[in-house]
Amino acid sequence: MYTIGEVAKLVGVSTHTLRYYEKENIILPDRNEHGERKYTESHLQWLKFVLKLKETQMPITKIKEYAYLYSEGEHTAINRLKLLEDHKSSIETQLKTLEETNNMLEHKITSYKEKILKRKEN
Amino acid sequence: MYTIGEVAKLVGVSTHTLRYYEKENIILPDRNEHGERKYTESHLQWLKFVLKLKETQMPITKIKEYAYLYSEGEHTAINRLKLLEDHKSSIETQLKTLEETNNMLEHKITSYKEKILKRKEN
DNA sequence: ATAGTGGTTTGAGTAAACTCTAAGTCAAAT
DNA sequence: ATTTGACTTAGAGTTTACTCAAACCACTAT
Repeated sequence: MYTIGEVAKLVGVSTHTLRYYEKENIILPDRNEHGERKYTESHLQWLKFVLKLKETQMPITKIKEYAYLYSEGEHTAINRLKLLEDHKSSIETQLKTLEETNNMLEHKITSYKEKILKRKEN
Repeated sequence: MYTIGEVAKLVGVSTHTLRYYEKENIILPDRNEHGERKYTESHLQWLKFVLKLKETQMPITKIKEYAYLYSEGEHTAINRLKLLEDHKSSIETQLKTLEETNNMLEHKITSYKEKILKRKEN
């Protein structure tokens, strides 16, 4: 069981963000006798998954949608599958763009280096 | 020479966005006798480059910085090189995250499919 | 000649995702 | 006993990157 501060440190987000995610029904930790948030190992796993989705540009609204479907139980599995498949295809698009741009930068960088070298030769 | 509307269509952004980029000194087209913006082929190339940077998560402030350096001439080449190298390394980080997440989704998706299949067998 | 289309400006408004503030509770340490 | 530090809440404020509104101008088509 982790406090909000521990979780924040562990995953690298602020406590503000964790409370915000809770307000948005993305992650709903338990509470102790003082009303303080308590995150279990499985909350932590879920949070890490959420952060991966976020890092790969899934908007919070979509993440909320997925969280909602999950909370609704087994019969939403098809919807969740669809959502993940859509995101996977978005990731593949992003991979293409990044690879293209990476190549472009590779070229630009080499030509910049040549230009600077030639300038130094004078 | 392209009008703002033509450029917008060609690259897939709104005219609003193009005017916004101009206000931010990212792309400064010519003007005709009526004060209307005229984009040359090289403005278009620059814009496409800018959009690639944006699609690969470079923030507008960094893009502005690059545009500013470019406008300052040859002696800023080293700074531009540095900026592009930094961005390239950001792209490589993104590629890693995307690939990892893609694999994770691959697994999740197959297990969802199995789960749904098994349910249908009943 | 008037309606439509596409351009202009300044400045305000919006959406997303936090991020911070104020005012408070609680438990441990000095 | 009081300070410190970590937690609580509701609600306001911020940043980024647009996006829209209002009021205007110029050309074309009916």
